[in-house]
Formats: sequence, C-alpha cells, structure tokens
Amino acid sequence: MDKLVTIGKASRLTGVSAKMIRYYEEVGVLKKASRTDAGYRLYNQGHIQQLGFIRRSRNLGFSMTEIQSLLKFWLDTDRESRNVKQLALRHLQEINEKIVALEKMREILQQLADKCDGDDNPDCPILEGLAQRSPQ
Amino acid sequence: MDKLVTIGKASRLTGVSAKMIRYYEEVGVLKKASRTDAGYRLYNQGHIQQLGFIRRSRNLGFSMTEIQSLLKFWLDTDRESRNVKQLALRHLQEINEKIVALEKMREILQQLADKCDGDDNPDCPILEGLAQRSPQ
DNA sequence: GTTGACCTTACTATTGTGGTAAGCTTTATT
DNA sequence: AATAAAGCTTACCACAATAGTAAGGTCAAC
Repeated sequence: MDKLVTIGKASRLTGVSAKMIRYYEEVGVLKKASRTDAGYRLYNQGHIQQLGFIRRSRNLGFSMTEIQSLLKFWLDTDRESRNVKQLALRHLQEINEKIVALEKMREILQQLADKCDGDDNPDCPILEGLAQRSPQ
Repeated sequence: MDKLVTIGKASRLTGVSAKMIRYYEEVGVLKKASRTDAGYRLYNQGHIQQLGFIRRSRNLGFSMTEIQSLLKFWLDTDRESRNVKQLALRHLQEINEKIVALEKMREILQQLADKCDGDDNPDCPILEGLAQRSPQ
C-alpha cells in the first residue's frame, strides 16, 4: 500500500532538495527513513506529507526549532490550539518587527538616494550621509 | 595630532565591538591598524571615521561586499555619484523585495491565525493549513 | 559488462556575529 | 616592588539553513 520512494523521488515530489531532506533527518525534524539493504533511504507517504509540512512552514519563515514544535503539535491529536496559535502569533510579531526595521532602512536610504543626482559629478549625499558622525 | 587609541577605546568610540573591528580588518574593509611594540592595534582618527561609516552602512543593511564598494567610492574623490546611487538603488530594491516577501508571509499567517480559536480545543486551522497538500 | 543515473558519507563554504581559552602587556593597588 | 585587574593577542568553535564537492557504492539499461 505504502509506496516507498528513494530520496530523489521524494525531492521531486515535495520540492525539497535531497540535501535538505538529509539535513532535516539529521537535525531530527524529519522522521528517520528506512533503508534498503544497500543503504538507500526509503520514504513513505507519511514522510512525503511531513516534508510538505516542513516546506510550507519554511515558506512562512518559521525556523527549524519552531517547525520542530509545530510538527509535535501536528502529530499530537491531544494538542491545544492555544499553543499553536501562540507560536504563530509570536512568529507573526517577529515578521512585523523585521518589516518595521526594513521600512526604516528603506526610508533613510530612499531619502539619501533622492538627494543624490547620480551623474558624473562626485558630489554624493549618500556617501555624506554614511560618513557623517551623528545620526543613529 | 592624531591621537591613537587601542581597540577597546575604538570600540567604545564607534559602537562597534572589538571582535568586529578585528573582523573588518581581516576581511579588508577596514584599513589595517598600526601596532605597538607589544602588538596592540592602534587606531587613528581615520580609522574611527571609517568604523562609523561601516556601522551606519550596516545599519542600513548593506553587506560587507557592498560596504567595500561604498568605502572605495568614499575614499575616491574622483568617483561618479552615478555609481554610488546605482548601488544604493539596487540595495533599496533588495530591501523592497524582502519587505514584499515578509508581507506575503504575514498575510497568509495572519489569515491562518485568525481562523484558529486558540483555546483548549485541538482543532487548529493553522496546522491544517501547513499540512494541506497544495498551497504554497 | 560497461555506462549513466542515483545513492552514500564526509567535508567545505557561506554571512556576520558571539563566545572561549591560553597567554602576553599594561595599569592600578597595595 | 609585588601583585592584581584590566586589556590586548591569536586561534579556535558555534550559530542557521543551504549549497557544493569528492570519493565511492548501487542499480538499471543497453
């Protein structure tokens, strides 16, 4: 029933590189694969699903550690959604903080760039801004 | 005239850790310091200014490599501001791309979190969203 | 029975930062 | 002057997640 695939197939099925699949196993976020006599890793449907879960979590910016927790919640049918939501909201806040920081950078840099002619003249408010002793 | 300071003082003056000052020298973005007979690094006013330049550039998210270029422009009075502005605009675009990516994450994650009660019930749309096969 | 695709482990590198350890130098205190 | 404290040196290791390489074993097809 449970069709087993080697790592290359698993990679193609999930969009996760073979390299990363091995890494996920090594750090314990992906269940260990069984092996053929020759030592080839074999993945079942459960592994494939788990890899999808990991990929989607990574795409949302969760760290390995956070994904570790998410997976534990996922596999535990007795979880309380409170804990999952808490983790998600904490991550959401980190995302927001990163956005705010980047927007600050953008604003300052945009202001400097706006003042710079960007021609063959050496005058450059961008460099002056970076050189000035004071701000920030 | 040119007061020389050891690395600890330079660190306090610029807000850059001694660790990082040595690193900047090692990777070539900070001019090599002179040394006392005992081998202590000595920094002059030029070094201090350069460290400030580096710190402010880092605060705006420029990479070491980009800072390398910025410093070369800064020290070259024959530069064309065109090149500086080009570098800045390229970085600005990277910042924007990061912001866009983070905003996408935020939106998806916020939607999932909104649907999750976050109580002692195990039902959790967040986990379902991460587990479902299909969406990015 | 050889070629080519696929797999294995074990390294290396990345980026920028922090930490540690062992040991030397300088400054401050007694 | 002797000792203690603070400061400096180099040379390591670690992080997080990913990619690359090398050397070698395996499997399938021709």
